[in-house]
Amino acid sequence: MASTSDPSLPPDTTPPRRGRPPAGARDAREAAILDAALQELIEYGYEGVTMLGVARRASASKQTLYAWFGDRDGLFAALIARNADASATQVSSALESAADPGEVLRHYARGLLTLLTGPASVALNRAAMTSAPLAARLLHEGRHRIGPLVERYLADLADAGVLDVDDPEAAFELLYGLVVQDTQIRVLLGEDPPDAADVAARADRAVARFLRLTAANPGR
Amino acid sequence: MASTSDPSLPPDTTPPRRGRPPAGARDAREAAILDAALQELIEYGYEGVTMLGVARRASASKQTLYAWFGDRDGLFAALIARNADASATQVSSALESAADPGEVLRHYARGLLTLLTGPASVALNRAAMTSAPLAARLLHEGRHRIGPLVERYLADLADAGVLDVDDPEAAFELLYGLVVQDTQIRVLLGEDPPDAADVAARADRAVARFLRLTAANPGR
DNA sequence: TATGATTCGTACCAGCGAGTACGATTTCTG
DNA sequence: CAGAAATCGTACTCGCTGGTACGAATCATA
Repeated sequence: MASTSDPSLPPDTTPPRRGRPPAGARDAREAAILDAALQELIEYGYEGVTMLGVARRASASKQTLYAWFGDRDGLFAALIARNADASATQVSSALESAADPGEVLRHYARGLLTLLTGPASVALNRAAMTSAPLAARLLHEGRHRIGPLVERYLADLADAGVLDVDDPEAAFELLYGLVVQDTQIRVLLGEDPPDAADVAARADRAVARFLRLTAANPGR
Repeated sequence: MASTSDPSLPPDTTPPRRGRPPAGARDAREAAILDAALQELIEYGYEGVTMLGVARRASASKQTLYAWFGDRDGLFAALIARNADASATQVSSALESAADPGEVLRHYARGLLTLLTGPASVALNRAAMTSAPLAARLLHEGRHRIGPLVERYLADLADAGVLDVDDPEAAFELLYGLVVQDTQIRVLLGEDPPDAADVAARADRAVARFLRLTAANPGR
């Protein structure tokens, strides 16, 4: 997540990079710029992010930003796309474990809470709140892509007779509500995010409740 | 909630009000300015609200805005305070009914969902996401003032033996999660708010689940 | 080695909005 | 009725940011 040089290191005396860069460095350079943009976003918020600020933090030039990302919105779009990819792969891997469903769900719930209260997600969601196109992107590449993954998992559990769930989408929303409660909105509004222990406790409690509400228990 | 003149009326030919206003009009005038500010906020978002725009919509002068509210932040602070007051009184009245607890909770839950997905709350929450001082105010005058009201109600139900609740705050958060789920965040990100029937259905289902998880049922 | 491609840094322009100043107008108060 | 008070509308300053232009520097390539 860090993107700038460690301040404890001796001050960077290298003169600014100039001229055509070595071949093959484009991807790393682009990632560095997105890192810089995310960091600026975390520190200053959507409206506080300036193209000049991002360029400076990445030791790039404004013109490169415009050449690569088109304009300011393009930069944020790229940022959202990258983070959505990371989130989706994380959730997928969490759900692909073959462990006991309760364990899988607890793992997923902890990951969800950690993700949603993490600085990147918080900054991006805050930004999206003030920009309709960004919000659409975030919803499209985030929730609307990750939700179905979980819904399919829950539907599979229902097919296997573990859960008594007829509407996977509703079940996903129930699980979400039990896990997240008002934590996300409070963190978005500036409260401190829960620590790891808190996250684990909340997640485990939520999953227990979820199972209590949806478990197929014919023998009771 | 409306604040400007009905566009179906004949065009307003009255010349702009000038000079010292009649005595005692201050309160209504201030409310009109806050209405205008809220409307601008709903239409254009936090960064899109300009002092000139608010002044024009309220047929006031920028200087009056500055004289009464100090600066831009002061205007928003006043807006938050007024809306928080309205919300608090609404919740209080909902909880003070002497009806069956389930009925009271359903009523409260419907009101909560309607409130949180309404244009005023959505606009204010979005604004708060991009301004830490605003967020602190919203949290302080909103959630941190309304939450305890509900918690006390739940604690009373526990004392009366209706609910099996040892931590009223946790119980409030559970109820909140069951009711709101991901509805608020989705509306904040631009999805259409649920209609009245949807709100009622979600609220009722949530309360049923809440009671199932917390009802004191010694005879089962 | 010579030419072209790519990038950095700086300078520049245009637009916008917060906040201020001021004259004109109306109402209040003595 | 006369002066004070409050308000409106307009005009102005000032700083900031998105976006563009251009020379200088460096690397790739033939």
